[in-house]
Amino acid sequence: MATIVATAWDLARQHGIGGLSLHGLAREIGMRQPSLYGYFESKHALYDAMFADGNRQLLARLVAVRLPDDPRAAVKAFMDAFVRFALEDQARCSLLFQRPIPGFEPSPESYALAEVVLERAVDVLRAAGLESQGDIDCFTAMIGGLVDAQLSNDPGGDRWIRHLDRLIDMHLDDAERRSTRR
Amino acid sequence: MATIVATAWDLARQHGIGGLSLHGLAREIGMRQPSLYGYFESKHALYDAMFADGNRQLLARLVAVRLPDDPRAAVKAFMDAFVRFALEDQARCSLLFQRPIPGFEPSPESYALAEVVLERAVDVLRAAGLESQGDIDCFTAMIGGLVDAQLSNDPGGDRWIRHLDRLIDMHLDDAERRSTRR
DNA sequence: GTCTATACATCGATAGAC
DNA sequence: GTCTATCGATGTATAGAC
Repeated sequence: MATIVATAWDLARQHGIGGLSLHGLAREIGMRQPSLYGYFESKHALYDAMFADGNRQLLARLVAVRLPDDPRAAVKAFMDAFVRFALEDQARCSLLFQRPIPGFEPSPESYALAEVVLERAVDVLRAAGLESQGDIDCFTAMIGGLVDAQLSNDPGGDRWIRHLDRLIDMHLDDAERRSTRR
Repeated sequence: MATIVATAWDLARQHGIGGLSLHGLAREIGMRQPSLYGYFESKHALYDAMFADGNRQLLARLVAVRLPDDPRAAVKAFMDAFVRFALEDQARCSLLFQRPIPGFEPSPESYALAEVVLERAVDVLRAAGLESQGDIDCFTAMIGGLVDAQLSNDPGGDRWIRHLDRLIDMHLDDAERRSTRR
């Protein structure tokens, strides 16, 4: 079961998350394709298991980060871990953070894991002075844009992602300025 | 020919850019599927025609923008037009600004249109003080992230995109500060 | 649990008549 | 140019034997 999901990630890395096929997956494991239905009642159920698994991987990575006491340094450490995780695996990144499979929506149980991740991020951001929903939306959009540009245009490189700390400072400074102005 | 491409956009809007099929397209036009090969030698050639068409639409929109003399106001006007165009049509947006079709790369002739668009944007940004490649990369990543978050999480709304002007100011202020510091 | 066999659908592409 | 007919591949899913 865990082997199946791990092998599915392997294939998704090779052929893209949308190019994953049950025939290919079964072949890779040494099974016949119908046998997979003993583990997952549909292909979407497999995607759901992968979605949950990916979020568990991410969560494990994030809780392992030692957060500095300084809130701004904590944001940088947290986001560095997040971005590193996102850049590692384009297929995993798209399944977790986009809707690449038409018709697939994660189940409530799996989505709950994604919400835990988001809550942790919001905690760290709030502690650093990003308080309003608008501030947080701007910040998450920037992180997403940076990761997306990096993966799309320079996978494996650092042309975009090297500006991560600079942009974090820019956002936090801006939020500070806006709050003291009131 | 123009009708075919226009109809293809219609279908892409309905079923996603990846869900576009030649059978469905021919049916919609009132043709049989093999007849399309009289116009396009392959499905990729159709995507290429759509890519070129979309960039021509965008270019037409951008040259119609009256740019204020103030460089910062010009950036805002230009980006407002760009973002408005991007948000209008998710399928068009993904074909023009991402790689949603495995194996499809625009032809050099079509890609040249995309480069014209990019050059215009860079001109406007440079005039407003974004000079280094890093400044411009940060800016484009932010715009992309904003559009992406808007389309993915709140299509038709303005939760993310309403911060466009604020983020433009933030970036331009930051670049100004960095350049005067030297 | 895993297998064989198969149903059923969709797809892009080609051959060849008109 | 457009058609009919068809190929060949790929895909998910199910039935039923072992």
